[in-house]
Amino acid sequence: MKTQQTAEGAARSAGRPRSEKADRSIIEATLELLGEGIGVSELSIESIASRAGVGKTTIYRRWSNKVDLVVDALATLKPPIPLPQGGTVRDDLVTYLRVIQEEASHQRTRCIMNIAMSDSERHPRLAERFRELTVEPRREVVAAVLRRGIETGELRADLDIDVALALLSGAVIWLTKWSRSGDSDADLPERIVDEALKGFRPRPDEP
Amino acid sequence: MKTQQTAEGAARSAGRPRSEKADRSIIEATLELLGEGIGVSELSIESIASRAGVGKTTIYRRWSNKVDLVVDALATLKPPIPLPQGGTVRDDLVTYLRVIQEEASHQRTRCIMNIAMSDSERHPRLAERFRELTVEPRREVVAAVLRRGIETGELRADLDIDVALALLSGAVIWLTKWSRSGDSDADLPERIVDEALKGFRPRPDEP
Amino acid sequence: MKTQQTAEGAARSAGRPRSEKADRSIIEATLELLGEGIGVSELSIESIASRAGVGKTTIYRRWSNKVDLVVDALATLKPPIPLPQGGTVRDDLVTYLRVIQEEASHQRTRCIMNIAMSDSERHPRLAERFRELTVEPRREVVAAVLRRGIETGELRADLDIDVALALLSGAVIWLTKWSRSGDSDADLPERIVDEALKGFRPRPDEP
Amino acid sequence: MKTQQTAEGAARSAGRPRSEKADRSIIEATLELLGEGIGVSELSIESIASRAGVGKTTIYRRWSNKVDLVVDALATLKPPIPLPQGGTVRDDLVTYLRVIQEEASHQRTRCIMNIAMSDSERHPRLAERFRELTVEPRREVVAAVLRRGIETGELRADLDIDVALALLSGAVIWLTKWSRSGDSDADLPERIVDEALKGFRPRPDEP
DNA sequence: ACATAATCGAGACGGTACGTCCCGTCTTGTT
DNA sequence: AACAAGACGGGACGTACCGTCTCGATTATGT
Repeated sequence: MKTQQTAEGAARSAGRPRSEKADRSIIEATLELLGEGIGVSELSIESIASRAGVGKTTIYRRWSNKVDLVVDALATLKPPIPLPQGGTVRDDLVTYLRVIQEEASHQRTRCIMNIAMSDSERHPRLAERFRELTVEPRREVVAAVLRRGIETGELRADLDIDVALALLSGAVIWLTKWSRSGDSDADLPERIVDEALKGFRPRPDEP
Repeated sequence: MKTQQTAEGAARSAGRPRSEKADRSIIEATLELLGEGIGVSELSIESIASRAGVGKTTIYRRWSNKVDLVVDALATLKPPIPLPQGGTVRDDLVTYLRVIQEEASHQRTRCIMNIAMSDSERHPRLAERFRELTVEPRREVVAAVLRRGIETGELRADLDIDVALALLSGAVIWLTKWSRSGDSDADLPERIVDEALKGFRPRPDEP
Repeated sequence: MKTQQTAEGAARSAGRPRSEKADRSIIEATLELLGEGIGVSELSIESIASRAGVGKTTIYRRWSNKVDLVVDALATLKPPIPLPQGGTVRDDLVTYLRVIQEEASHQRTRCIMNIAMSDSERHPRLAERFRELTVEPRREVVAAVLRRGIETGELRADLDIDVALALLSGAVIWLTKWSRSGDSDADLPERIVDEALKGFRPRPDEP
Repeated sequence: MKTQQTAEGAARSAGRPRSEKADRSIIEATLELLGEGIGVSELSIESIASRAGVGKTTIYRRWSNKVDLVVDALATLKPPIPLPQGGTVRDDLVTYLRVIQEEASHQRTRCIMNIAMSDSERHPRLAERFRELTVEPRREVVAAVLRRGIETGELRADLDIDVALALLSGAVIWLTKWSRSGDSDADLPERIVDEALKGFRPRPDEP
């Protein structure tokens, strides 16, 4: 994603090579600032340079614009294992939602989530990257759980996996963001999964 | 929300009263700019003043703060009838989701939704206002539909209304934002409602 | 000089008459501010209004611009007895220069002199007024002294009165403003008058 | 006089050095504007920046203060050789006064003279600088002429040089500013010098 | 070893927007 | 009417960053 990066395999050109230390400290400074709640718009190159102990030129030489830098910075974040599984479909889903919920309670993660959510409309590449790095891997994990559930007969054979996924993931985001009371969050994953599994309509066999 | 606004019922203060025309043109200019995809951070008071044909002072006299202005501007937006109802629970929910989906396809609405979503973490008052003006009214409408469904026996008696609501609303947002393909959006409301109503698990009576 | 003043002799028009108290307090506030060293450019109508306890409108209704007001304000200043005479020409001139010198040592007079000197190029009407009110009367006094000196034979019959006047008055201003040392100012009037009377060239009869 | 100027002999500070071209164009723009009759108070930093094709920052980086800038700008003005001499005392003085008179007829010089005269009370540093750059050098020239006159016997041995100087210089300023008629200016230098040399009193040997 | 050359930190450059102050005009209700 | 109060559109203030551009100093490589 570095727009002006020297080609990897090319013969090392003459002159002083770029400092990897600078690379790292720039990325780290960027993540720190984002993690402190500073949005992409408020994030200034000058503040990054100052925090990283680096000249502005050193940043602009590597990234032609701020969003590119943010994209690269987010890319270095390893999705911190959102995928434990192996039990019943219900247990796997609850575990998964609990991971998401737990992430959202961390300052840094929440800020970065927020950036991904918020600045994505105005910076399509950011959205694309975020989808690629975070959304898709997680979607795949849950989709696998759901597919396994269908195979084992735990779930309906004609379940619309995309929609099921949206119901689960959307609900977490929605409740995290707009829940009326912050209190009953403890068993939220269970409640969501149970409602989703059962459906809204009464079942004749469950009085 | 105007920070320096004269109390409503108080005796008219001395001097020339503030121009309501200026009020309106400032709000309108703000909404126009937001509707053109300019984010809260990029939104400059000077551009608002210029577009509204107004001095900067006239804005600062009313709002001490850009966010306050945006909050007031959003407050003037009437939620454009999100509440059709009367048929079966399924029909009402589908209609409701369709309204939301339709809104999201309009440039202006989408920009403003985006602002509400994105800048809310950094500007709590914005979030609060958005919840109050948009989220809560809609939540109430859907909650009413669900309660009626429970009464008529269309829905389970022990349905967790908050969670049900989150499942439905969250799914729409999620799919609008992260859907892999933009193509199959046409029958999205039906698919979501049906999956939610049926639940993920197979029903013995529906082979 | 009041540009929008109602004609003196005209039938008193209807409505509330202009407050003479306001007139006075505006003029007084103006002179106070000028006397405090505020120049015409720095002098703001707002500060005058505030100091006079008057609305800005009340000032603009009387004077269409700031210079007009200053002109009128200066016009109310009576030249404080610049004309003592009766003795020898030398004594009269020394007395006169001493008055000028004494004036220049007063804060308020010096500020106003300064205004007259400084802003006159940029505001011709101010210069004109100052000449009319201050320069000409004084010139006339000194000219009278000089003419009397010629008559009595104390001065040369072919003395160029304009130039003589310029030499005397100019010297005072020059020395007040640019004198290298502020110390020997006590007998300045005598020194100036004596040099001017004697001329620079040696006299055969005064060895 | 530049408030934040790097010490001359000091080691070159880090970073890009200040542009001398910017220095020059700022000074030149300032002088142009002053020469067009704009006073120090009316002179806006923004207009200087715009005319000089320079950012406001570039001005503020060099001068913390408008007056400091004007002082430096005036300092670049070389007094355009006011000192021709060699003939009789009378000829030298007439020539000198003629130079001053001629200067006063030029738009730019008159404006700048005016600034020096007018804003000097309010801006002491401006007065000081003007005295140092313009008044003193000229005073010295005339003083030299007078001293030579005393040596050659053309002038009285006990002539008060300071006062003589004030009489001559003051008279020019006075007449330039307050002369009743602008017509008879042509032989003004001669008239002033002759009156000053002869003195006001009649000489027994000149009937 | 040493010239070549790309990089480094630093900071000046022309700009844009900030939020404040005051301009001279205008619009209220009161006198 | 004239008054005080004060809002109006506008323009300049001095500051903070923007993204670009020079500087002298540093650090590799290819003779």
